[in-house]
Amino acid sequence: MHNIKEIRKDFDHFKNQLKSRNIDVEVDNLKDLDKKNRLLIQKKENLESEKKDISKKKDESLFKRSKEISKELDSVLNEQKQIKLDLDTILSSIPNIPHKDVPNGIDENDNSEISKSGKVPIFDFKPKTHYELGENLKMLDFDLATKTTGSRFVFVKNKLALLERALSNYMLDKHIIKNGYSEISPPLIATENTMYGTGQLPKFENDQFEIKFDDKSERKFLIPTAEVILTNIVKDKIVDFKELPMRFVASTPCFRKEAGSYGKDTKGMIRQHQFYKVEMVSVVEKDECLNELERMTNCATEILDDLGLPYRKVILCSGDMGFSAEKTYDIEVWLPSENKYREISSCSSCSTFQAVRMKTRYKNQKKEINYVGTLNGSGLAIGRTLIAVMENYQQSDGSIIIPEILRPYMNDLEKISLN
RNA sequence: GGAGAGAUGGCUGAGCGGUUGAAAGCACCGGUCUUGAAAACCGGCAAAGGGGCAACUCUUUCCUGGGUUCGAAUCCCAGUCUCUCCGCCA
Repeated sequence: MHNIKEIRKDFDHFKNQLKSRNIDVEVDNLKDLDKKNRLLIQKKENLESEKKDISKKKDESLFKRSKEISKELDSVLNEQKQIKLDLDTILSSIPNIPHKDVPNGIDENDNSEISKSGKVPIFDFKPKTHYELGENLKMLDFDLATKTTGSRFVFVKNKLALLERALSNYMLDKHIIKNGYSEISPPLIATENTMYGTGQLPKFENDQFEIKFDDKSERKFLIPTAEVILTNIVKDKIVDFKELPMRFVASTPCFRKEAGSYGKDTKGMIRQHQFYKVEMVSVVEKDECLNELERMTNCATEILDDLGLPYRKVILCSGDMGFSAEKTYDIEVWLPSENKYREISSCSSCSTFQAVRMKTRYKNQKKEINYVGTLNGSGLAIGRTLIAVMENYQQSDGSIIIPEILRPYMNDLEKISLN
């Protein structure tokens, strides 16, 4: 969310900054609401002040006036609340402003490649898709998932399940031991307010799985990414600068409705309603955001280096970035069956955008209070890493070589094959 | 699920109708002392929002939302959460 105090300084500038997002903000409306809001606040405060005076004086002859004020106050307050609500409704649906490093563009076609790494494997046979490999090995079962649960779910079995678990453990170890993240095993359910904090709500409700508790309690949702729950660790807090940076990592299932992607990636486990992901979150002083973004992105790419998977790093254009992001790098891994790179990680700096929503601030050395910066990145998406390992390490007989770095996590298994 | 207790500032914790934004302690910051540190002593220390170029000033906030009252942290109602005991249970 944007800080109205900042916007107030120059409404037109604010409007212009959002143009690259292909968003046209009705600035006049904002301006108007903001003005009305402040006028009503003044009116309210004057009344309150008068009332306070009377109660201090304890003069019975004034008590009648005090009652009148109460009534007046009631209506002013209601009006002000409504205006503030309208203002917040508009503000909470405006995405973050792209950082000036971010290339202008409409969609993914305008993203630009920054670097390429690793060797694309050359096969002397036609490489199979991960789902062909998995089904032949009898270790991926989509039909079974359809039977028990529905479309876009999968059963991962036997050695592939072990591989999945190994990937998760190896990535966690790397981030915890080498990269300085604290390990968290969080709840997978978040309240409405928590979802609001990171920007999933109110705008993207269609993508979330809501779960029914008892009718009275606050609405609850399955997390679409651990970013939600990890970032909200600092919700409603003022932390000391000495506590920063804070870095958290978790490996969790993620749940997404994938509304609006009907017919897209319907085969295989590229796009599922449920998948594992190792997620990194950083909370930093706001000027450190971009440095932290580079650091975090490196933490993600190191995993791919370790696994020997070819990838490229892409910077997202203004039109393709997520709602809360000011700058995003996508890491895309090579998938032989598709003969192209596919997203396996996305690392974003959200500047103070989420912090304003969460009310997370920090005290700097001069005791000034400012909003923190937050970042999140996948390190990495487990399901897609599994796919990438299967496809890139496949052999002509349909077996899969295990990357060496994973073998300690798999009882030194070297190869997955049928039997 | 049954029976109780509670929710106050960064933390601990007093207050239980009228200058209480809130005692005290801890933590933190500044100073004196010390070669330095510790201790001791002195002083400072909430946030949000509004107005003002500024000094400054006003309003709100003692879990949340209602209510009673001229006046509520304090009384009443509803809700949320936490703790203890019993039951059930991975």
